[in-house]
Amino acid sequence: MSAQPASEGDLDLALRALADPNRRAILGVMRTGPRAVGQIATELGLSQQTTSHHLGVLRAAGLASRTKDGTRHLFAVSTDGLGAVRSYLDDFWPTKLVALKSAVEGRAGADRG
Amino acid sequence: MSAQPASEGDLDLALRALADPNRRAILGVMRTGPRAVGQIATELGLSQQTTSHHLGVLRAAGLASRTKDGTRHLFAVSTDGLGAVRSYLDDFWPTKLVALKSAVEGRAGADRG
DNA sequence: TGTGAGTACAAACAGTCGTTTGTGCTACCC
DNA sequence: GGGTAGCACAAACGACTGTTTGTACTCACA
Repeated sequence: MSAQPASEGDLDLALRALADPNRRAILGVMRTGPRAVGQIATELGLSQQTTSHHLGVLRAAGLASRTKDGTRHLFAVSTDGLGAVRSYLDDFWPTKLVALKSAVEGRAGADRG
Repeated sequence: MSAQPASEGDLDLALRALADPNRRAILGVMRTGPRAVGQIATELGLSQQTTSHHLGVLRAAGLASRTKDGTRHLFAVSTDGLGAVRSYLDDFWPTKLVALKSAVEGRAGADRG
């Protein structure tokens, strides 16, 4: 088992991590497969330190996972953090909102549209 | 047909808007129905100006819509901006990633979904 | 064991963002 | 029409954060 990702802290970490364009670009690079830090840095034109920092943020947010391969650290996309965001968004979707509305009104909600 | 919400600008606005806890709290309040600015401010313990500012950010990001009712401005959740985020996340979700993950681990993962 | 590649850690700087304070504007009420 | 409630706009302040620069650490290799 894994989940219970809907905690406020995890959601906050994931959303703040996704708010940065460079971090999204890094996720885009890792999307096609695991990449080393230097590889990502070169591909995006970022410095090694900046890339490492962003990868640390992504990892802390559960959006990336690290795998050491010799001296290279391979990073890949992790859906752990994405799950928190996704379930959060789902709660705002119209279908859910209709059900929620009914629940809030508490009644059989036939009186109002 | 309306969409094409996946533009980088829209996605960036939506994610940066969602990155703030107070703005998410505002969305949480509006989730049960449209609310006035003062109502939201009182309910969350924020100042009127701060609340108005955050609502402006949410509106610019397509996450909230405004409806004037007399002197009161009613804000409600809008799924326009949420769609951009959702479709962005979906690109990381598909079974591709699961297969990719298996590839990363180096073995043919036979786990289920 | 010595060398080099690859990466993380730490401090300083600069830009951005959220909050506060002050004010002007619009719509309702008497 | 005068008074008031409700909200947005604008500037200043403080805090957070992304980037840079410098450095220490680990692992592969000869």
